[in-house]
Amino acid sequence: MQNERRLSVLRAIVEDYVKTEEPVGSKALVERHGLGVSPATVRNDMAALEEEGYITAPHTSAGRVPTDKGYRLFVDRLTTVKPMTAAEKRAIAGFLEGAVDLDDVVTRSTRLLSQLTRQVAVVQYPTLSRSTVRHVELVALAPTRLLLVLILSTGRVEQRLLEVTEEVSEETLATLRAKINTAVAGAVIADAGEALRTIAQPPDAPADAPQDPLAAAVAEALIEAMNDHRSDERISIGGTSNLARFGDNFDTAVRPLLEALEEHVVLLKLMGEATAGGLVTVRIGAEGPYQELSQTSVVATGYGPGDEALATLGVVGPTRMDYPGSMAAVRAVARYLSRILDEA
Amino acid sequence: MQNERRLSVLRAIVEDYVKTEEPVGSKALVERHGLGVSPATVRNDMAALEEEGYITAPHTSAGRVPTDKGYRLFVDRLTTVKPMTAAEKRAIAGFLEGAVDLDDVVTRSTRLLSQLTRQVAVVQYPTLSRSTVRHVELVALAPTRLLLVLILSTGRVEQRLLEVTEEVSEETLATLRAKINTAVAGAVIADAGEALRTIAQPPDAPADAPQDPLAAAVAEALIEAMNDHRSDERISIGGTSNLARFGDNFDTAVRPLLEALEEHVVLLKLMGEATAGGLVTVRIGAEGPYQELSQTSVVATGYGPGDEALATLGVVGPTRMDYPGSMAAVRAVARYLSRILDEA
DNA sequence: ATTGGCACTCGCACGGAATGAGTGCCAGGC
DNA sequence: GCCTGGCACTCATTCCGTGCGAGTGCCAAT
Repeated sequence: MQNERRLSVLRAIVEDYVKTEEPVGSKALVERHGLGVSPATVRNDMAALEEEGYITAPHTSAGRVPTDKGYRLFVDRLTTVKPMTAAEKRAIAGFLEGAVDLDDVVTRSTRLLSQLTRQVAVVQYPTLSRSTVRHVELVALAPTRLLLVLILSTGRVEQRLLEVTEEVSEETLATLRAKINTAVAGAVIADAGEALRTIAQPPDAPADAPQDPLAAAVAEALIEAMNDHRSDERISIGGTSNLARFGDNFDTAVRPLLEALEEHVVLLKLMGEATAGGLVTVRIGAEGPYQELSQTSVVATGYGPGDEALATLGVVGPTRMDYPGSMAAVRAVARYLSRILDEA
Repeated sequence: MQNERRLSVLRAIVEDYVKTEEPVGSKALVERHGLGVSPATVRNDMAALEEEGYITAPHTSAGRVPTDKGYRLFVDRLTTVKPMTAAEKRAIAGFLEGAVDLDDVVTRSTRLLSQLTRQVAVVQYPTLSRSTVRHVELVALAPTRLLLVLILSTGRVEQRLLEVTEEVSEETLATLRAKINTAVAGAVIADAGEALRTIAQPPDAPADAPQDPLAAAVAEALIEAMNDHRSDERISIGGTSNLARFGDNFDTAVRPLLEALEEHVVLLKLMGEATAGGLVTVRIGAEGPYQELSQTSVVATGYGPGDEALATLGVVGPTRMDYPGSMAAVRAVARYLSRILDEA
């Protein structure tokens, strides 16, 4: 790929095809885009592009259509990510402003993203693995029945009921509560587990010292709550009606996608690792591990408070999609979402 | 509608059409079903059925297709709800058995229902309006920061953070906690609000007595939590890939449905009032309030512990669907789900 | 390297004919 | 009175065959 103009031709093809959904021919190209050359010249370039595998012709006498490889080159080198307009920015901010809690924020983001891109939007709830413990509360609901409340930095609250064998006095509970909070408050939940075990059996005590059964049970329950929730990666999906934009091929394209959307595990894998720092990743067609999704692309990025990528968010759509627009929207929503999490 | 055989003909038409998805003619009818008459006779019956509006012919020389009215008659008078087989019952029980918490139960039910019926399944989370308060907990996270925890009979736990203006001592809190629990424990949440307000300003006190600001604030927050959640009717949706069974008409049938599925409010309205006591309601095509959903039917019922209809659950699919099968599956899942809620 | 010209290819839309499933009706039989 | 076989008729669907035109590839000229 040496020639400069050829790249312009490829870009023009992609843009036209995305807009019209129809194979684009040499003549239409020079008309619609202002490349100052004749159709014949463009034809030569197109032949070369086809040779190199960036575009393909569905049949002999039809226009050209970008291949996955063509889209790839397009997003890698040919897009100038257009920033959102001021109006759009205001709309985004306003839309997210009214949210009352974390769930609401995520729901609103999903809806927003699907409306901006007119694609299927997927937003993962902030994972807890990176979040920190804000507070742990122990409450005796009954003499042998404890309620554990775990409050995390993301604003999420987890609770567990714990039955214990022996009655627990209010003082014991208060002491334990204080100990636990001293140990884990502010800790990343991955580390909190270790700290909790230490409480049940302090390292400075002799190794054969009897461990405190209450503390051990509470620690176990808390650790379990943290782990459980770490793997419980909830996601929010919206805009499925935009699947109509896939065109006709329901069985080959839409149905596998609908199935993937229900398999949240698959979906998360598809969205990939959360990438921080405003980097938007794009997976085009068969680049992913799923054969059936060879006609779908994913545009995703990470988000989270303080530029830490706690979770991912993105859109899923046909390979023939508006990549620059989707990337811009995904990036913008991730940014605003991160900002909101910052404040909270 | 006098003739007995005509009804058999209608039933046969519905069954055949549901199976083949194609207009069914007189000849095919007598072959596939054992009605011991000639095609000509059937034709006469069909003419009569068409006259009365139970079936219709898409065009002159094609077979007949049931109308909404035909389906209605079919479900009202012609179906014998076939009970689930023992194997199916075991599968259902096994599938739901493994659930760990309420969310999991609902999720599993959704998946189960969509697999049983091969339709889109919708399960509403148990509404709280009928549920009772099991326990209220007040925790001082900081001197002026309270955590309210509301535990309901459904096993759902709601929490609210409350900032107060004045520092609260542990004793004050304990007293208030005791008072609140005495007042509301076991109460239906609809009544709990009244009881809470009474605490803030006892009726036996002079009307102009200063009310307790702390109690008032807590009461307000709790009431808000209850109300909030009463209207926050979460639902779980599964099996959207079964929408493929709608056939080709994506834009006229599938898309409106996808949109409805995202509008949870619409969806809940569609499912209708929770009907208790094992009654399954069926809404066929345009019988509902939504023009766009004239090609979809809803089979739903209520469920909840102790035969109280706390929430609804059902399937949504094309008017041409297997009503007896769907009704049986919906009823069975609702029954098992209720039983599980009973135990909890 | 670019361009105009030109022959060529094929998918697709259009039109007419053949096909056949299915109907409506009638006259005769149980 | 109801059922049945027969028969003419209808009309959506399928299948060709044709013409059209968008679009290509190549070549010779600039």
